[in-house]
Amino acid sequence: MYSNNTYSFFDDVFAVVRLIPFGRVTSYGAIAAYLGSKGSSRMVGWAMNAAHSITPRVPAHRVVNRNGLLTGKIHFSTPHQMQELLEQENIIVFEDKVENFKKHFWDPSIELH
DNA sequence: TTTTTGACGATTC
DNA sequence: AGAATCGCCAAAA
Repeated sequence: MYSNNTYSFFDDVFAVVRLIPFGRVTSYGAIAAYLGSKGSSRMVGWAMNAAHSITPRVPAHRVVNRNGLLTGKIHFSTPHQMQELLEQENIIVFEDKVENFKKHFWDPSIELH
């Protein structure tokens, strides 16, 4: 995903996150693995930190850790906004954890080519 | 250029 | 079982 020499890993991350369907979630590690660098899951999280200030908007609330835990909630405008956004997509969150995580899980390396 | 940083994940204690 | 530690690596300082 590049058009000039300003290519960055973040751009790939943003592109993938935008492909996450409504009502589905994925994990940092799954995105990193899909992008070919499995060990860069932390970078995916960091990309989300920068995702606030870019357009088109990135549905960062659909990315949780591999246990379905909303570890990134503190980085939203309010700590519970992430949960609210997920609940708007019919995803149940209990104690910062996505219920039925496996059912909502969207794996880019499976769903995408 | 070198060092620090982490919205992770796996391993070890 | 739960907490601490280790490996990972691109971007920012």
